[in-house]
Amino acid sequence: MLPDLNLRVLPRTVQQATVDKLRLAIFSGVFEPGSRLVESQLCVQLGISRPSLREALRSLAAERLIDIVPNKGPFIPALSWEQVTAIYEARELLEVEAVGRCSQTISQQELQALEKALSAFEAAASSNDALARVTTAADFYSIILANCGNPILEEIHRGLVARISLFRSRSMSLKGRALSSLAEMREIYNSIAAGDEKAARKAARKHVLKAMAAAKKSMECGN
Amino acid sequence: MLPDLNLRVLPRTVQQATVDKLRLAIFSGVFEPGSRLVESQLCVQLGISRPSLREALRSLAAERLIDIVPNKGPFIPALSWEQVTAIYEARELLEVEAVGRCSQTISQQELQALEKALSAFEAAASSNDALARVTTAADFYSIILANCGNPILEEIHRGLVARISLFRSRSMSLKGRALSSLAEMREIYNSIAAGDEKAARKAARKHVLKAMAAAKKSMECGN
DNA sequence: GTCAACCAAATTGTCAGACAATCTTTCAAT
DNA sequence: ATTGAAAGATTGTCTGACAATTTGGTTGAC
Repeated sequence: MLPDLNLRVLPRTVQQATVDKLRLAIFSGVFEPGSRLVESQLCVQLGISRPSLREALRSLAAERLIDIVPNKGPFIPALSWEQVTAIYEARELLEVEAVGRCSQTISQQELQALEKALSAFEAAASSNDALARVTTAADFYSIILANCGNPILEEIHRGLVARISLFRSRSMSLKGRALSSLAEMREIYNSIAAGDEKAARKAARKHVLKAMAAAKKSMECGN
Repeated sequence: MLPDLNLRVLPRTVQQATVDKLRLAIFSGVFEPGSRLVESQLCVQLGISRPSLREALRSLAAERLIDIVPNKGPFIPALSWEQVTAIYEARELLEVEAVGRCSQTISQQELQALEKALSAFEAAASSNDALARVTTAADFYSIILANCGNPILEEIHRGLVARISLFRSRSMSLKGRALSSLAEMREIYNSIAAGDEKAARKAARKHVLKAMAAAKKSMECGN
């Protein structure tokens, strides 16, 4: 009998779990941009000790998900529009490249997974679940980046998208943006499925630029 | 009288100083790739406490300059050639874009600084100082990346170059590579000075590809 | 009433020490 | 030689402490 079979390869430490929790909290907008994170409060809320928390915070700071100012402590960065633009531009550069490569190298099996992810986003786009829209869209990109043949591009892209997650969820809530996004993603998918690299790159570029425009719009209105 | 005027904006903490020290040590090849870093030893060597050290290590791990395996601890990653290739490819993508942008936006003053950096590398290329070659070359790129109009590209590029610093210094010690590199960099500089974006991108791509080839060569020989 | 200086509370930076969990190595037994 | 177990080393985590710095409010002078 195997009462407690555990195939977990890497044991999860408290600090890792904390990083994941905090990252998710930041994604979800639990913390107001610009607001300070008080160590002692977080310790209690997370049920961990201050050293463990501080280690987790250093990780997040290195990921640029939080800023730490000496003697003032960590806080959620309030990105300026210029910074957001710079991130979107970098994302464009990476994503266009990844989509282009992906169109040439993706396997049939992964292509089916991509189609499935597109369907999932389609369902979410029609719903009112803002979180589902963002996560299903993220799954779609994730498959593309995982099949571009370069794990570094994937890694960097994930980091960039993480930093603008709030803008993405806000802009995705913009009226009509989800459906527009769906059309653009379908275009990307079709180009990849057809193995048309040039069209795929073009579609990817268009998609990011439109996403950036939507983010700008949502930023001007909401704030 | 102002006996102790201090214009330092951000106070340096032990943690920050430790990250910088360790980063530099990793750059310099003080630690063998694949070797483990023992916390208690580093504490003594650096003269700091274990919590402070661990915070610094978490930062470095997030930068991917070290790996931390749960219950085994931190160690210097031994990059495979595939990983190095992936990093060089990502570097190519970013650097070509940055050089292209830079050629269109750089100011006269910064252009002079770039020329000066090129001269510095020229001097280093003829010398036997391997470290000087790497640092002066890094200064050259640094100016380009700082003037590409997108701080995110700069940030990502710095991170990538840091991860392959050992390969760069090794390949830069290859016979003839420094002079070849100088020629390529001069071509980049001339294209930027001429404001010729297309030529600048082409030269930048060529340079990275040659650097990658040199890195591969040095990897096969030396190891 | 406004502004400055100053004091007190809150928060961070850093350290020391401790202990359990886990990994590594050594050594003995089969 | 392979296996197994015990001993040592190392990491993961917590508690507690204290100095340095920031923050906020109070007091006092003008």
